[in-house]
Amino acid sequence: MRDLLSKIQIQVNPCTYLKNPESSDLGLRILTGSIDMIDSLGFEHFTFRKLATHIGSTEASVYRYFENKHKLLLYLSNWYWAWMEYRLVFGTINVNSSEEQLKRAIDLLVSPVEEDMAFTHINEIKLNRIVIAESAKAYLTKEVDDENKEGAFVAYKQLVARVSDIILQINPSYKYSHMLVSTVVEGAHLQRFFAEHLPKLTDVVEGRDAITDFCHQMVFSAIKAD
Amino acid sequence: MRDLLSKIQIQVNPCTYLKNPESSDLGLRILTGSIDMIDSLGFEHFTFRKLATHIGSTEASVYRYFENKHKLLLYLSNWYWAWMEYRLVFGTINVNSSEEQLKRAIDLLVSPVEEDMAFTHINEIKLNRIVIAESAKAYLTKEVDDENKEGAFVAYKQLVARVSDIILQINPSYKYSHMLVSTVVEGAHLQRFFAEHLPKLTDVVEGRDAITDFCHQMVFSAIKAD
DNA sequence: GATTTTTGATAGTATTACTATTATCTTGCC
DNA sequence: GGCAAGATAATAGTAATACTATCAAAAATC
Repeated sequence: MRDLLSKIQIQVNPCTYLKNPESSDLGLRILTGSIDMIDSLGFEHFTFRKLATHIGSTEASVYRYFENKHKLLLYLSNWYWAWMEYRLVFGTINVNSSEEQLKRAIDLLVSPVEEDMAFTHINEIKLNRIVIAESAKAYLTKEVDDENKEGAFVAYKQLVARVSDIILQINPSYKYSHMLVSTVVEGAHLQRFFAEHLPKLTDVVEGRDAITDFCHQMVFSAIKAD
Repeated sequence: MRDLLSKIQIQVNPCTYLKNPESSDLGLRILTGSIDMIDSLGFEHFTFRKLATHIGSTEASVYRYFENKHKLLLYLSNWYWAWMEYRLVFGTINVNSSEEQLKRAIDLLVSPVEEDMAFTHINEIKLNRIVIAESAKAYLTKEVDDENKEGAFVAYKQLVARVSDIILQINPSYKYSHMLVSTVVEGAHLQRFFAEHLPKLTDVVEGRDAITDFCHQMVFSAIKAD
């Protein structure tokens, strides 16, 4: 199993990079290093110069892989969503009931991430924090339409479509399946950020993970009420 | 009535500015001009130099009102949330049933904004677009904890608390009232952005406003299911 | 062993994000 | 009408950022 899985590579849309970072040692160091630094410095304070120094290379070399730091962020988000979809497929395979599939899908999408040993150059825990705190900046721009045309957000859209399909199997007449999924996914991220930095905007509850519980409840009550 | 309302001023937390922009002609031009330019250029491409040229002033003069463009964004978000709270108070006054109060609150928070003639220097329609596309960048930073301590987000927290209270009057045992409100408010913004730029992540429905409808349904089903 | 590709070293430009200084202009006040 | 205080404009300057260009060294490929 370990050997089989280690051959799986997450495919990221080429429109996000100039040269595939998975194709060389320097590329992999750029990925590992940028995840470390964006997580610790925040996207605004992260620069290619700092990254280059950190990984013992030069600014010009980093620019050969990514046009700019925004494209690098797009790459990382894309990787994350493609990884999530891969986990979703594995996590719902052989599960008969659509309700159970949806339960597992929500858990996967909103629960805290654990490290996945299959991808040594990506720290999934840090990447999850980056997605929570920075990934909205990847689409909240004036360039979003052009980048969308190039396919920069397909991984995300595909994942939302997949979960949306499960919802429609449970309740074919529910009109807002895509809205519900994207709201829950982004909402869960936001609540994790609020829980840590703006707790007045969320609810701290003892016991099992409140955010996951809230998301389950919200989704199932919404699709049943209809 | 018109005269009465025209005397009302939205109070913005002083931690966001160096000098109150409502206190001078130049300050008001900075507000009007920055709303125009952030809306049209996007926050990333907006600079104090461009703003100064646009309003016929100088960079140094703008810096006397705001420490940097990030603080200006905080000011604008703050103004928006304080304005929303003021509208919420007026919109739910003399409404007896809590259900009806909640209905009106949700409508106010998630429906498209119309211009409010009481504040001539603020274009509420543009400001709403800015809040949708840029306001998340005001808190998704490494400085959020420091700024929160200074009170940069009180207006938002207060509004969420107010709506949360209405929910608790309807169902006192609902555990996630703050989560639900902040998820719905931010979720609605996100869906408006998606509807325009990433429609695959949302659901386009004919007839009445789908996003408002979705939010109503989600909130009422969530608090009743409990 | 020659060739092609990749990387490193170095340098340079335009823009951004400020800060400082001084002159001018406005306003309130006597 | 004139004077003082404060606000604004004009100008200049610095440090950091976001790149681009060039060329040599190193590594991989054939």
